Amino acid sequence: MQPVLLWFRRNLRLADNAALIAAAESGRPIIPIYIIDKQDIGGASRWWLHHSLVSLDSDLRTLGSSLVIRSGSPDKVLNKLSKQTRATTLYYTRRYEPISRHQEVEVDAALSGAVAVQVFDDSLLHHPEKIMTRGNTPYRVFTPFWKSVSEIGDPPSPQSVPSSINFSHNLPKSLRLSTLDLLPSSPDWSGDLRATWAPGESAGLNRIDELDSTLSHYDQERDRPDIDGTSRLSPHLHFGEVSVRQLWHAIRQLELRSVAASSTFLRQLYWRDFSAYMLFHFPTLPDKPLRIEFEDFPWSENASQLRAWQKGMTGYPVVDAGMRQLWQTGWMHNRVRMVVASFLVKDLLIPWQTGAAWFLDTLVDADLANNSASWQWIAGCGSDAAPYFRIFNPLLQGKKFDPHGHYVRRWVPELTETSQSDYPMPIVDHGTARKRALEAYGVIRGMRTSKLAP
DNA sequence: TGAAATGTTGGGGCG
DNA sequence: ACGCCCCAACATTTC
Repeated sequence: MQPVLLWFRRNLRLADNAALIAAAESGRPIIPIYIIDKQDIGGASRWWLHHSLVSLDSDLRTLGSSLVIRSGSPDKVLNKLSKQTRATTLYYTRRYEPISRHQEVEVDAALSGAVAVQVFDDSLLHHPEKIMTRGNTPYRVFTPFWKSVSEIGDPPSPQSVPSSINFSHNLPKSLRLSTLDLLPSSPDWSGDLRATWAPGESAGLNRIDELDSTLSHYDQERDRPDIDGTSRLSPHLHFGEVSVRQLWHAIRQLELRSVAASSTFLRQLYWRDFSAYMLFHFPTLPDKPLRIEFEDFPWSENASQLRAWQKGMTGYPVVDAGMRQLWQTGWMHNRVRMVVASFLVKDLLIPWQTGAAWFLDTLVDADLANNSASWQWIAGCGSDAAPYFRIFNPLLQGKKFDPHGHYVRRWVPELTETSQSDYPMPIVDHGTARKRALEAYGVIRGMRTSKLAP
């Protein structure tokens, strides 16, 4: 019997996987594939991806199969594989980034005619094209977007791994994972990542199981970087090791048991959908400010200050703690992400795109949509952004959200020493930096002849 | 999901 | 007792 191709993309899981379910229902032998192309993903994400692929491969092996890994552009790879295996059908899950959408057009074109292509929407609560205003334009503001999607009703219940899957026993040869060079070598900087994270589906599902204890204190603790009070699900969600529907329904169960803060947490899931939605409808989101007057913002690039920010040597403890946590563990607490981003964009007047690029390179949960939307939010240039004049005071933020200084001292150990001679003086004075930022904003304020980019 | 600047109020010290 | 000032505490406005 002729096989079918199951192309894993950012849905590196077996449970609640629409493409896998459909392929299994076809009854034909399945060939599971992952394609690595020259996509520009950051170092920390590459580390995670490696281990996520190891995990998926191992889960497939318990079912008597394994992952076929190829490298190259997906249209060429899939075309070749389909001829080689005489596959009848390709199953895959849609992605929503501009480059991915372009790839999908190429894949569909390369295979059309010879192979049936079955595409699934499987990584968001709602497909971006389905949510539009009355005027049939995309929403630009979260709250009306949220209101609109809330009226649609519950997302479908998650499905378990199909009880019977007919995997192909005649798999084409796979590249060895190690040849993809996803892991850092010389030097291997991934020690702290290994100590912090467990990539893969089963570890992600465990985190969902632990949500109960997280959410019962979430309202009080989610803004406290000194407390492990967040779900830490972001990388698992990003790589699709867990599905957003599994998470949504897990939260719903907690809501029914009136676990406090489940609605607060659920709202965050809709922010994720909204970011993907914005990127879908505004593909320039990663590069261009949505408020076009920010094209004329008088940024002040400064290589040595940028380096100080990246390395956690600004002289502001909370900023430096966050940047070092990021560098060492591939993750930063969300409250601190806002503080360090505000510091880069407002205290240093360095363009938000520069900060976004650093985050994409260093975060294990680096996500083009969330990252771009969030940087535009903090920079004040997004369509539903914090006003520019909201400038975080890094000292006050530390006092409020790290009251005992535990977080700061964990990541900036020099501060525990009595002399503190190794710790740098502040590279800018926040008071004067704040005034300078407001003056810079004054240059573009009032330039809004047309408020938003088309 | 900010914080500084400015305004208002009211208690207490003191002549 | 009274008016005046000071200033902390809180509220509002502004960036």
